[in-house]
Amino acid sequence: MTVQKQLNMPIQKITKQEIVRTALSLFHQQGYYITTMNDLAAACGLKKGSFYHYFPSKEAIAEAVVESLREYYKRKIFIQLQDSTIPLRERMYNICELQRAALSYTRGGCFFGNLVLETAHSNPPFKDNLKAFFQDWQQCLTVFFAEKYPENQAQILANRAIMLVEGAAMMARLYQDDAYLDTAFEQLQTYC
Amino acid sequence: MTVQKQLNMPIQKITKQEIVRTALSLFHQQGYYITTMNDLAAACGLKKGSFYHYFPSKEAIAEAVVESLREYYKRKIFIQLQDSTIPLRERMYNICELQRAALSYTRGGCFFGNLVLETAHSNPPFKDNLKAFFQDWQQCLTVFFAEKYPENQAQILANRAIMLVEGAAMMARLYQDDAYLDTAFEQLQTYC
Amino acid sequence: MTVQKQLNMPIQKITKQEIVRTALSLFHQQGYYITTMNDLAAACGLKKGSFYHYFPSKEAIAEAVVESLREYYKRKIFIQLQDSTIPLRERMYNICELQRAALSYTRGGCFFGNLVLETAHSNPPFKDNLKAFFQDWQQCLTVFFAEKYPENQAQILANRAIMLVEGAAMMARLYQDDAYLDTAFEQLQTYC
Amino acid sequence: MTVQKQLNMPIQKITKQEIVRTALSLFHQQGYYITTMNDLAAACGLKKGSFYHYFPSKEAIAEAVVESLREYYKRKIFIQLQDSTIPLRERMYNICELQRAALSYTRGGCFFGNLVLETAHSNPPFKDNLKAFFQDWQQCLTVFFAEKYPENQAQILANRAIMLVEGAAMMARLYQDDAYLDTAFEQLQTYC
DNA sequence: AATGAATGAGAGTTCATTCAT
DNA sequence: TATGAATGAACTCTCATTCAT
Repeated sequence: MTVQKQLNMPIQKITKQEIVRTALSLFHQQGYYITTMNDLAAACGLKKGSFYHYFPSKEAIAEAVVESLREYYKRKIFIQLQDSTIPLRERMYNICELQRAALSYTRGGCFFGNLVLETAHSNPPFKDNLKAFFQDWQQCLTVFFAEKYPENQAQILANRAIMLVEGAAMMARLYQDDAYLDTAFEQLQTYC
Repeated sequence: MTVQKQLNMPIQKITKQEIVRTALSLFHQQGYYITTMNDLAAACGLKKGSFYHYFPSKEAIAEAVVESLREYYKRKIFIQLQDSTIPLRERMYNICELQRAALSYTRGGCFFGNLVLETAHSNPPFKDNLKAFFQDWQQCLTVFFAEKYPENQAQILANRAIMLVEGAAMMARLYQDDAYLDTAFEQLQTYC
Repeated sequence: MTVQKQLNMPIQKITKQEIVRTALSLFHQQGYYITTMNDLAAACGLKKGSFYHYFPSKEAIAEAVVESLREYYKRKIFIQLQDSTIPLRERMYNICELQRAALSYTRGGCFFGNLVLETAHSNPPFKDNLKAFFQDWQQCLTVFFAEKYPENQAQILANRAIMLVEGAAMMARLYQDDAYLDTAFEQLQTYC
Repeated sequence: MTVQKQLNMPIQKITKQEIVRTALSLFHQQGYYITTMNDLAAACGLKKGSFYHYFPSKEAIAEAVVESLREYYKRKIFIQLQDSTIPLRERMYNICELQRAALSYTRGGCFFGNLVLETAHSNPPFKDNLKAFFQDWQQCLTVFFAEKYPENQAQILANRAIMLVEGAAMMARLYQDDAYLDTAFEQLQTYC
């Protein structure tokens, strides 16, 4: 302990990264509005007042969460759609597996879709990133389908896939039954 | 004196029906949580306190709204799917037209879908009616598709159609662009 | 019906007397503040608005109730204490029996005592009648005890009796156990 | 700097203890229902919203008040009844003096008795503590009287004493006259 | 006489946010 | 950095009362 103090180790209890992860989990499961700053702080082992040292507002933390998850999808998931070393069908299968897990009703369905419908009435600063997420998704799918279909057809399929999955996540959440997701992803795989 | 009465009449009491209609409009456009009892009352030309003369709680008015709209869809829209005097494709076309108007982003997308995602974390008294709406929809579509496809295939198509439309309504709302709905409904018509 | 109309029969659904009786029952069991005008009206088979045709305010109905019950006690109960055709002990016994029934915790304890403590902070129009009730009681008991004790002693005993009974009604209500009343009334009977 | 600190100190945070004391005073004088959260907050120099920083609900603050006062009576007042180094009569006299001051109508009579009658219709979380207070009182008095009387007689006297005092506090409050308390406590002292 | 409609004032409670320490 | 304290605005809901019909 003396040593620690001498080295002036910040004893950083928690990082922004960790907060973002925790907040994502809460927003995902409970929803954005229902989750209070107190909930967020407590889940991070902080008091409400301390939380504002990391993020200046609820919107700001949501912004960070959205951006972080968007980046994650872009770099870790959607990118796999373009890995041409893997056969089309297999790529699609992998993606579907990953998304099925992420969209399960136990997790809270689709974080982005939920947020879209929760905040559609307003114009939060994270709205652009929300849109961008779906664009990322759409573009990656389009490129993917373009390997097999003509461009305009690929685009249509991409959009259709997204709508189907979002609708499925909604139904899964309503009925607390992931079978809707299964159906949707099965259908997706017939596209390639 | 008859004239006088006519002139004095404008005491124009508001009816529960009218309140339900007004509340539907507000909930649809703004969302359930964001809409306050004050908003509802004001939109009905009432003061907050007066509103409780008609409905004992926010949940109660939402319940009435959900039930009312569900009944409307059941009796006026979904039922058309079973009118065998009209050709399949035409029936589907009519339904799509009706729903396209109802789900337009300017109206607020899909009232039921929005409510599903807004209240998924809780267990409001109208949840059963929410589920029931989607079951109505699914059943009517299944019966409809069963005219052309085997039963199990009809069911799959019905589910797929619902997910597609819900996803489309979400995208339309996010991008404020009803083209997503168009795409979805076009696709639907290829099913028959 | 035509005849009725001709005779202009008021078809008096309910009388002030009956309302007072009903209100007494509600105030007694639930308390004054907790009982709403709506409760009172409903218990009388009226709507809130109609209730104001009989009594202009909550305080007014409470006033009528207090006055009515005070009169009742004075004329029907306390007066018996002075009926010199009956032996002292027997008179006291009779009174105790009557009061025991009236103060039972199932009825709500002592209506007057409850109201005293509920409204002590304010100065409702029925306060004088509240005081007067206890004075009635005290005076009748004094006269009664004066048959056996000197005047000053009789007064002390009267006061003591009242306090004892009021304390007993309170305890009976708290513990939902009328044994406290039994003890008090037993003690009272040793006074004569 | 020490001085500076002293000078800067007057941010004088209020403590839960102080709030409990303030709330006791308000509840005692005005009654539980009539006292609003706003009243309580203002009396503590706080805004309504700030009050919830200390206590999560009105019932919770009442609970704390009841518990605190119960403890006070138990440890500081009733316990004196068992101090056998002091003669019986003197002990009783001391207690009576203490209670007389606490139950004065200017203070609001008996806090516990008032609360009993105000909340008899409901089942607040502090009800058990309310009962417990009277049990404490009854037990201490029983042990006290048992020094002079047989057990069963001691118990009867204890109960009688409590009822008498509660009734006296009620009368004192109604008539705004502490003479009722005097009479009651005088009588108590004849018991030993 | 009866009522449905309306209201204003205010209750308890929640919560994002600010800030001195 | 961490926090407890404080706040203001808003929320849902209650209720005694008024009044036109």
